[in-house]
Amino acid sequence: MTRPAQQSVTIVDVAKAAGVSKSTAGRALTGAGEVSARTREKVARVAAELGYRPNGVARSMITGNTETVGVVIPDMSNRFFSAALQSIARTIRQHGYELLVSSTEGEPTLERRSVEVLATKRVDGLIVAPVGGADTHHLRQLAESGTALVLLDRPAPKITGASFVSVNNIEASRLAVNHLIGLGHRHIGIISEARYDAASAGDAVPAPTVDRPSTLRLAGYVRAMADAGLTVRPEHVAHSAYSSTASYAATRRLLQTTPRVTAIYCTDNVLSVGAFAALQDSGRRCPQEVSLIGFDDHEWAPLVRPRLTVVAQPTEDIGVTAAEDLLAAIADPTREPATRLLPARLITRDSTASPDHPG
Amino acid sequence: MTRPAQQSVTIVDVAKAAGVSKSTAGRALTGAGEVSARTREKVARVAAELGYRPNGVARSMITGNTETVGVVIPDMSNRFFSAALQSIARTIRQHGYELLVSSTEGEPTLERRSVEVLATKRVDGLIVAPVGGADTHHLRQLAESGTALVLLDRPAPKITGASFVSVNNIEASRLAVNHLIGLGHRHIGIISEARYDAASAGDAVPAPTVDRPSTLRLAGYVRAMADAGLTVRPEHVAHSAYSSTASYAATRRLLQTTPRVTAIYCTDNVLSVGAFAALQDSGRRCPQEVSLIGFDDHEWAPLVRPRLTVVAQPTEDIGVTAAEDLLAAIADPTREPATRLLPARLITRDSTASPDHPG
DNA sequence: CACTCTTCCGGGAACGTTCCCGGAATGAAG
DNA sequence: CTTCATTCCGGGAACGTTCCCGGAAGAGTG
Repeated sequence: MTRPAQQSVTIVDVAKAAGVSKSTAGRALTGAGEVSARTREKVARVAAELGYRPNGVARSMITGNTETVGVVIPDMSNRFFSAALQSIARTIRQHGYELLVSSTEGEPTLERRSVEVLATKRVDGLIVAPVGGADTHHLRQLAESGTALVLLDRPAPKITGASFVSVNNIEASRLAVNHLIGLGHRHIGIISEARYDAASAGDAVPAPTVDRPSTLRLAGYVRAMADAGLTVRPEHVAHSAYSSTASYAATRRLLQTTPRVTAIYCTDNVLSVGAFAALQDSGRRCPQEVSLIGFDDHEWAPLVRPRLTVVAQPTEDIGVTAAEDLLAAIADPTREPATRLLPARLITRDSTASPDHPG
Repeated sequence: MTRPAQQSVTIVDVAKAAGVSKSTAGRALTGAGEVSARTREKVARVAAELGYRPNGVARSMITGNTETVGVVIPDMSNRFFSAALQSIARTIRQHGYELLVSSTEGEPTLERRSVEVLATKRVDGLIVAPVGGADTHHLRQLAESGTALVLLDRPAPKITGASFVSVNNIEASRLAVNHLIGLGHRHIGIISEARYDAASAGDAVPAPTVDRPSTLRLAGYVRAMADAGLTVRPEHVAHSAYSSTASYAATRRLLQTTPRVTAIYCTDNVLSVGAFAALQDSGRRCPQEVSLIGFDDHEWAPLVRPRLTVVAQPTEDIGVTAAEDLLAAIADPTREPATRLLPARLITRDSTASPDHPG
């Protein structure tokens, strides 16, 4: 069974069948312009009979916009990004836009390609969560070409024309660390994707708009510790690659090599999985011996024992804010780009307690 | 600071600057056709200098295809769909396609709108996970219009021109139930989004291509019970709306009203969250008193205690298969639509055990 | 009846690209 | 020197829609 010839019916077919010109048919169908009620409904009827569907490509050709927004993210199976994507989709749909999404799997090469391709597809605006690469030429070029651009989660250096939406990572870390300090912890470990450079860590904390989330979260930890008069020991920051298995190994290592650590702050949602499992397997009781605080709220956080305390990003808000900012930039190209740092919130459960807690 | 005039540079600008005709410039840039090496590189250099970016809309206008596939799903923050989406994206990207995705939030109205909009945007093919609505007119019309169409996860009745990719839900349930029966369970409850119609449940199991996953999973449960000579009691099937809180309530109710149930089969990933929490809060020990088997593997399944036994869909495979089938249908419109039912697999952990298990 | 104003409609350009086709220039072969 | 094939290039149509503009028909006013 073969499909019928897909000779699609155009507006001139409709016009011909309705006995009018294509201009009149166009006016009748779009609703704009002056058409008599009679011909309008006649054209509408004929169009329905023929199964006419307007060609959006041709429309975009002449109107100059595609009613489409591009989104470029590293991984859409990641909980944070998929949730953000969902709220972006909902927001822009309410304004009549569609979503062209591209996943870069963390590859700078793929990111360049994606941005390039979406730009040639003439999206009206672009939301990008750039992978931490030094080369941001493609983004700068895009912004300069006049395409509306919003950076999500991760800033990119030297991009002037773009807004930036993210959680306030410094404050998020402060929230987590102060919570632990308030419980009486002094030796607080951290699982981080960023590397700790002891030399430059003291006061030379990088400006918050040019660094990756992991770096900022580590910096926030360092600051909060310093503000409380606690010294940050290099052996307390455990570096981990971006996977739960790497995080598992890093956490096990931290627990073994630095047994005086009574609390661990895990700075990412995928790392939290490995960290929790590692603490479970270590034989150290949580929270009596070691407290754990994770990053981002998970559906499983209240399911595990002990229930996991976390510092959570306002994921929905981040998506909505990014989408709204982009829509505003599309509507008004002269609009000044904005930087929106949204507050994190602490969700206290059972995995954090005082270090001398009896049980 | 206002953006520069976004007068984008076209191919005639490039041609003019290079001193050639737009035809020659076009040949030089696309690589097709005969151009001397000299002019080819001259055009390329001028294009790079001017920052020329081809207009994909205009290209689609004349080539007739957009190198874009649409995906319509109920919810992209749902783990199953986001994982499928990720593998779809990867597969089609390797063939030079982009992804236009639309989330319907389970609303039939939004689904109609999405399919309609993506069709006017002239996607080359469409992957749809239809919400269980009786009205599939928009899909049938699409398939008849010649657009390549693949149905994902949920079939739609009377759609002839579309392939269908899904897990084999009947077999998945059989896997789960047989596992429990093999452990010695006789009174097995089920948490299902589908309603149990005792009258028609006996042998009149609906054909596997016209029903929703929840219905099929319930049917598989019924069959497996019958095959083992066990009677299915209406009070053993607990209906739940599609949310973890509803599932929590349904599970609590099931445990209270039907205490002789020694095992529970939960037929969906979001329902599994509520079911696990409910069993935890019920005071009944798992697996000693009550076994639980969930649907789909979660990152938290090995994290909770007891570790959750599940029957898992091959989510990646489902996405890849759907994408590959769609690409094949795009490449060859005369291709026969196929039905691919992929096998589920059982992942045995600690939440299932013999009912008389000592502990 | 002449004139103006309103309402409605058709013709044609335009968007930026690809594709077809004919022609000019160049080289080789007679 | 002529002929022919080959290589390269330019002109123009086409895709399907929207938009601008001018004209025809009808209604109202003097």
